[in-house]
This record gives sequence, structure tokens and C-alpha cells, in this order.
Amino acid sequence: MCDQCDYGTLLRSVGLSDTPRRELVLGTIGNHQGVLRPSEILEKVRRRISINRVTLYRILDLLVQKKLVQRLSAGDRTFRYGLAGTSRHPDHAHFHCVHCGLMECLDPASIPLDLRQSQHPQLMKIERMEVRLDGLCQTCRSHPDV
Amino acid sequence: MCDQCDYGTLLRSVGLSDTPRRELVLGTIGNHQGVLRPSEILEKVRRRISINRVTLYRILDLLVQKKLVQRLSAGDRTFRYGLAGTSRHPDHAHFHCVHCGLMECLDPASIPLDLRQSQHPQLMKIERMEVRLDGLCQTCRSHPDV
DNA sequence: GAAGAAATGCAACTCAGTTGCATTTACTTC
DNA sequence: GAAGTAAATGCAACTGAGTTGCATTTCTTC
Repeated sequence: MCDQCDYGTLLRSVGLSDTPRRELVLGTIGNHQGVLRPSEILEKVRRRISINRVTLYRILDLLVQKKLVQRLSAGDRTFRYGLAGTSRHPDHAHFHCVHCGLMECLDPASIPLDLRQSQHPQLMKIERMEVRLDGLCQTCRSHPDV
Repeated sequence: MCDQCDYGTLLRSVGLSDTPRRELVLGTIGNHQGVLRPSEILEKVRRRISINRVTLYRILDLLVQKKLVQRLSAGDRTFRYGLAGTSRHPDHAHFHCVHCGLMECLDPASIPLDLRQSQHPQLMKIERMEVRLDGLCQTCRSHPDV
């Protein structure tokens, strides 16, 4: 999402040492527009370095826990991972193609995810909000045969 | 969600025969406030009738396909099922407690899910929208020890 | 460079959901 | 009401994503 981000610095800024694998995982997520499944991240990272499946899951957990990365539900059984919202990359809704599984980010301005807007009963403590639009992407829409 | 609903009629209205299992599954979902995991539905239905796990999944798929029921992501690895939105039960956002897994419906008025509001590029075809708030429910909030 | 801690790898496991096929139940048609 | 067909359900085995426990490697710090 951002080539100006220095992922090593980002890792250290949250108290994680920047190992080659962590940096590559975070960079893969960060430099991709849209969000990725673990299998896709694995494939991309493995073009550069060997990495075990379990290590990837552990790194993803760490990055989510440190709030560098957010885990999203696509409505299917596989999580997607994308950079967490920051002042430079504000939080935003996602579009999910129910046909091909593509999941992409929507313009933050189009559907503002501002928790202050919602007047839910304050009995529970809200930590985050996830908005997903399901439908058909441009490609699947124009090739209904696939 | 609604005791006035006649689930047998509802099933037939979408072209499904109303078998005892289907009616019980739909009734279990419909009469519960909030949304349910398959395991919870299984447990409740089994108090009344014997049913196989696979049969439940197949019935759930059918009900979702016929748009009587909607499948929701809780952000964990298990789907939740609730009555689909109708004019009488409008679509609404859900709250998910990240501690105990409880998932409940929010007042439709509090976060209106009106697709017409969002000005996303019309290149893709949007079919539905899912909004989930994650946080701590009242109970987990007041018993942080559990 | 030795000791301890952190990171990674490997094998086996779990859990939700799915598939293929057998069996039962319901629905015609005679 | 029996025979034949289709629909619904059951059962066992499988799949795929993610997890766990423990061994091995790599990094720190003295």
C-alpha cells in the first residue's frame, strides 16, 4: 500500500526485532494493494526466502497483535490480511468478490468507518469495526461464464 | 427474532418443502435473538429431534441460498446464522464479543446499512453489506478475570 | 565462545465444513 | 395400495486452514 514505509523500522517501533521473514511478510502485505490470504502471502514470500507455513501464521499473529496488520473476514473460511489503519492509511471498508474471492480496499472516503457516528448502547466496549461489501468484481461481472 | 413467523409457510414460499428438520432449524434461528453458530443450532435442534451434522449444514446452505437466512462472519473461524433481512426485520449490523464469542444484533436504526448511501465506483456489482463491531460485551467487560 | 533467549522448522493434531455414496422418506402414477 | 422415482437424511471419510508441542537454529549478551 505504501512504498515509502520502512518495514524494518515499523517492526522495531512496536518492539519486534526485524528478522528477514517478518520484514518480508510485512512488506508483502504492505506493498500489495488489497488484502491477502495466508496462502498468497506464503507464495510471495517464498519467492524470496524459504519459510515454514507455521512461521507465517505466527508472524501474522504477532503483526495483528501489535496492530501493524489487521485480520479481515471475507465471508469465506480464510482470513485476509492488510496493513492496519494509520493516519496515513485510514481504515476503510473492503469489497469481496463472491465469485473469484478477490478482496480489495475501498476508498476510505466512500464509506467512512467512524465509530463516533454510531450511537449503539455503550454497554459494550467497541474496539473496531469491519465493513465488507460482497458482490461481483468488474472482471467476474463481464465474464459470467468462468 | 419473531414468534409470529410461520416457518413452514416461509419455507414453502421459497419453494422448499417443509420437513421437520428444516422447520426446526429455521425456527431455532428465527426465535433466537442474536445469531448462532452451527454447533449451537445443532444442540438446540437435537433437543427436539435427531439430526445429523451434515444435514444441518445442508439445510443451512439451502436457507442461505433461498435468502431466508444470512451467513455472517464473526471474525473467527465459525460462521453465524441469523434470519435474513426483510421489511419486517431490516438488515442491521452485529456486535461480536472477542472474548466470549457472543454475537448479537444491533438496533437497525443505530447503524443503517443502506447501500445507496455509499458512493463506491459502480464497476462492481454490490449484493450485500456486512457490518460488524468487535469489542467486549457487557458481561466480559465487568468480569475481566474470566 | 558459552549460556540463555528468541525465532524458526517439523510433525501431528484440531475443528469446521464438505463429498460421495448408502439408506430412508415422501411423492407420483398406475 | 404397490411400484417406481425423486427428495431428504445419514454415515464415513476427507479437506483445508489454522494450532500445538517440541526440536533445532539463530541471535544476544556477557
